[in-house]
Amino acid sequence: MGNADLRDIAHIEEVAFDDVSGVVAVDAHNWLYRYLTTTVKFTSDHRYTTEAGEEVANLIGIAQGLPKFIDNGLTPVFVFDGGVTDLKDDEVAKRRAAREQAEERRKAAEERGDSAEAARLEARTQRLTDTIHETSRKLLRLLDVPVVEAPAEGEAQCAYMNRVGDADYSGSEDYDTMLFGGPLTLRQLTSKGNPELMDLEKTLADHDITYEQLVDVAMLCGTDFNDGVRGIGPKTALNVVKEHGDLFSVLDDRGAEIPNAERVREFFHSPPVTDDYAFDTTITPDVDAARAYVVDEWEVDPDEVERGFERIEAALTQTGIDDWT
DNA sequence: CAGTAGGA
DNA sequence: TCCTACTGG
Repeated sequence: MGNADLRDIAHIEEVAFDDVSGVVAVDAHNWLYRYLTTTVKFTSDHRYTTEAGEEVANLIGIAQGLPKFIDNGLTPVFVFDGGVTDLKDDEVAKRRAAREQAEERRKAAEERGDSAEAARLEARTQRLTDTIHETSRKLLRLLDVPVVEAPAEGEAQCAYMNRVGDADYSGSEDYDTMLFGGPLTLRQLTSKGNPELMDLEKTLADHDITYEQLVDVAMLCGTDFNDGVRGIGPKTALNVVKEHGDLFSVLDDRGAEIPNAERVREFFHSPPVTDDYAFDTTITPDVDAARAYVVDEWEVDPDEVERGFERIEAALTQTGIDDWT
């Protein structure tokens, strides 16, 4: 499950914020999920939910996370997922099962009075509800941050926008943007410290393989859309793909099989994406309206978001964030 | 997802 | 080198 194996293969280097600028097509799901699972953390109090139990950690995440982009001269464009692919059914089922198991353990911990353990497991039960998506879009709109709706996978759309030059980078912690052909991916945009830059061309050059071969290597290790071949990790996958040329020759050679291999491969090569988007990179946020929305309408503790709003206001309202495109 | 520990 | 399992974020 997952394709963390790619870290061993990907060309990733730490960069300074000074070295990057321009438009980042942010995988909204990935970005929000990170705030949902880390912001909630070890707190068991009600800071991140309303009286009615509605999740608002996403609003806090946006208020706290946006300054990281704009303070560093990056214009975020949030790309939301469209429908899920049926190729991903297995993965979705696995995640649901994991979530349900975590929820059961959480309940058990709560019943035995272990609130620390219960709070810790809470993060694993998080998922992005419709409300979270709606309120995130609304807040982003008030802050004049561009939003793009992907027809399918958000990461595929990010990669596409990066490829055609409408974005200078994809922004995601996952490796899928590179498998979808995204040239440059910025990582660690949510956490402290320097971001990481993942470079498709350099990755290919490092191993002397083609983009198509990279996808084949990933598929042998396992991706979100297919289980890998047992006994094959990143090293072996790289070796055998180079030896045999491509995925199907490797599978033939080993008498192995990957269900839907053609479809999965084709999905990476040319996923559903859209040209139907337009955005202005000059951001002029209505911070007062955003503040009212978050604090008044959603009863978020002002202390959680005020600093973020102030930073956004300071950075943008006088001049706007003019990038030089 | 990242890191790691233990086993094949 | 891989796999599984688990923790921490």
